[in-house]
Amino acid sequence: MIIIRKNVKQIAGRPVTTQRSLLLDIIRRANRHLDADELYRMAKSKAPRISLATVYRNLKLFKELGLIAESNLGDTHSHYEIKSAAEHHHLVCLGCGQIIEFDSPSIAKATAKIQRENGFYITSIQLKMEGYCPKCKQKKE
Amino acid sequence: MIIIRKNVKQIAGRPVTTQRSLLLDIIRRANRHLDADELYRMAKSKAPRISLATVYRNLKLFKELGLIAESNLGDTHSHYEIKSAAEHHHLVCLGCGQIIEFDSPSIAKATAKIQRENGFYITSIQLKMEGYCPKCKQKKE
DNA sequence: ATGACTGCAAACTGTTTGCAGTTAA
DNA sequence: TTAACTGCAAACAGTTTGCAGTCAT
Repeated sequence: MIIIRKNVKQIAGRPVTTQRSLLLDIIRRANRHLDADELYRMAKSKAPRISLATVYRNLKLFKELGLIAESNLGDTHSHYEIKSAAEHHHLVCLGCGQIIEFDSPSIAKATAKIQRENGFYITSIQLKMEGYCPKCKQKKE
Repeated sequence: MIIIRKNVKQIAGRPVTTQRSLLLDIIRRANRHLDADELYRMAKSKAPRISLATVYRNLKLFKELGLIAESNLGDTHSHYEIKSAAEHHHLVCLGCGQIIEFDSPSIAKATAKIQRENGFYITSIQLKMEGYCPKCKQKKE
């Protein structure tokens, strides 16, 4: 697979180190939620000397820069994914662990209303619904 | 303050130990989110020999029994509160840290719709919105 | 009597930090 | 050149676990 990294001279004004662009690249390509350790192992296969501390430091940076979103999908540790334009939410199946992402105009409307009513300036919305997907629901019955 | 604990012979079929009922009592009376350490310290003032492990073990039990709800309000550790009939959500102010709870019929409608559309059987909904409350918003301007 | 509980201390996991050396701009 | 980065190892916070003893039923 060819890695295209032309014209990337900076990451939001920060120096582009090989580790940094590698990490962001992996997250971009993953197209799913990664946790710090997954990301670390994936990065390590390309850059064996990279450290877990660097992974955490860059995740923190990416988050501050608004490039990625953090979510607590399991309850033990965080997951990260590229922030796309569309705000979306998560359905977590307690049976098989699959995570379904979805976007919902009705949620967007509802949250906008809450924002107005409370005078809050909202910067992020995290909606997680837990339950059982159709397959696992059936298994339980 | 008089602690009423008559007629409580069991907690969902589990033996009622002094620690257990004390802990549940504190959570019930708190009427707000407690973290494990707060709960531990509050319990310790009544039962000095109680251990943090017991707090965690019982929080886990209460959660399994559906008596309390866990949420990740800060990002470092969990908070717990009594599960009331009404599902409610959280607005977290990133400025002053205050947490506003709210209930929203429009959210309830939206999530019910998602449930139908996805064939999911939903057991819990956690909505967290982060941002700035009116006061902190003003300070930032 | 006995299974479920408790306190204690030690282990474990996920994350952060201090430091000395390295690198992008 | 120099501020920002990196790897490493050690520290840290929150939580869990093994064990021997205690308690509710």
